[in-house]
Amino acid sequence: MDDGVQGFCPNGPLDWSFAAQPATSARDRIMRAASHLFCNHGFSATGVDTIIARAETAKATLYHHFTSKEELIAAVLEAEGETWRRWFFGRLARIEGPARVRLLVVFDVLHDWFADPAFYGCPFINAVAEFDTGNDAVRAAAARHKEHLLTWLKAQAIELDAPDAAEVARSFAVLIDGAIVAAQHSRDPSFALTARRLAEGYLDGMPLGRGARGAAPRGPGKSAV
Amino acid sequence: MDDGVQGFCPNGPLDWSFAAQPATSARDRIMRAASHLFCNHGFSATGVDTIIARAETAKATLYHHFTSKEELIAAVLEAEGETWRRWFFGRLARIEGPARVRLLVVFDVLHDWFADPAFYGCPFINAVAEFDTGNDAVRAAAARHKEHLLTWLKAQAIELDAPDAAEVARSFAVLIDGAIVAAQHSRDPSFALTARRLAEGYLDGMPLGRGARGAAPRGPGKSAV
DNA sequence: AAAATTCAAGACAGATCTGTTCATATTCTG
DNA sequence: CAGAATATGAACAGATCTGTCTTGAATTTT
Repeated sequence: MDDGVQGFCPNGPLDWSFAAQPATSARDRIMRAASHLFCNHGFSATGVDTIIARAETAKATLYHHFTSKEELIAAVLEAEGETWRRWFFGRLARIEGPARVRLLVVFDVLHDWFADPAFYGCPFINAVAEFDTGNDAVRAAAARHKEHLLTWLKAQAIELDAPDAAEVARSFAVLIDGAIVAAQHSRDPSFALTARRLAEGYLDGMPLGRGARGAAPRGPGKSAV
Repeated sequence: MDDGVQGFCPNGPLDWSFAAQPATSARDRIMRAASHLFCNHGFSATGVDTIIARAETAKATLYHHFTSKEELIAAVLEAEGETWRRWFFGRLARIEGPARVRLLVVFDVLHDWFADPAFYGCPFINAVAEFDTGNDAVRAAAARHKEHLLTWLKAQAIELDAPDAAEVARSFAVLIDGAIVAAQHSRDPSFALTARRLAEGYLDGMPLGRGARGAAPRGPGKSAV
């Protein structure tokens, strides 16, 4: 039932989880252990005793650093989000092509994420799914994370000269969320490529400001049907 | 903290949850109560005491009908899936247009689902997100549910004369999952329409067997970039 | 009417949960 | 070296968890 530490590669291309960070203080060991257990076995299902056992520390130390399990959950989500975004946007920042290329490479980066054996889905999607009604802190953390994503997507859409950058960002958010969930359920990373093809078709069919791309402009409305 | 019974409309268009079924036996009351609580507050976070309190029954009765909480979870997921599919495919069966229309109406039906104040996301997505690693029964139930969906989508794609019906079904699955998650997080039903526009663009760009639709055929590969 | 099944209410066991306390040990700082 | 902050182990409290059991009442079937 218990599982060892795997997939640890400092500064490597797969460091998308906070749990893979190098250990230093007791606080960090607790954070890494909690991160791993929360993300792999659920938040409610993971007790603090299990966390301190994995972190090889004492309960008093945990409650010295965090006033409650709820606060620990919030800290873990924050750290997971920050680590993931650093990894994700770091990968994308290396792409030098135009905005269209960067927007499509998103799904190649997602593919690498999905292909990691340690992939467990998006911590924020999982947390909102678990707590759902009545945990506004978790919902707010997820909203902040998604806002980061939407801001980046919107910036690319503006660079694309898209007529409605916000709608482009929303569309890509749907594709990203859908790919994450489909890959998580099926353990099949290729859903990232399916989402990429959808994105290509979407961008091809979009009338751009300068009419740069070849496809004939099509209105987004429900024209035919 | 506790919430009453809302959204009950027998045989109405919004009966997508098993929890909205009419009460009869004690077993049904338990199922409805468990359904509501599991879906709104999480599976691990809901104790059997809370369930029997809401069902106005006794613990002995619960354990007379279900050998364990795990079995109750499985039964709830099965019932939720069946009720939802009956509702969903029932709505779609009324559409008499061609397959393209039915495929796009999917997102209008989803919109109605998302717009229900009682909407809590997809129980299977939420369950897999909560248990994630190590609960194969839940994963299998989710896989069966998704298989129903994929089978229907594939049948529509074949009727469309799509070159790769399975890939069309996968694409729509990504769009559906993405819309569900985005709507669940934002509480904004219009993500269904965003997904619908993505689907329209996808279908428009797809080369069909008989070349029925007007758009110039574009290969799905990574042509330009 | 009698018998059998179902149900309600609650006590109970044993485990596990979050969180506290306290004495001690370690480590960092001045 | 002295003092301050931090880490640790272990026991403890109180609540809650799943699951069992008993007793008696209601309901249905024979």
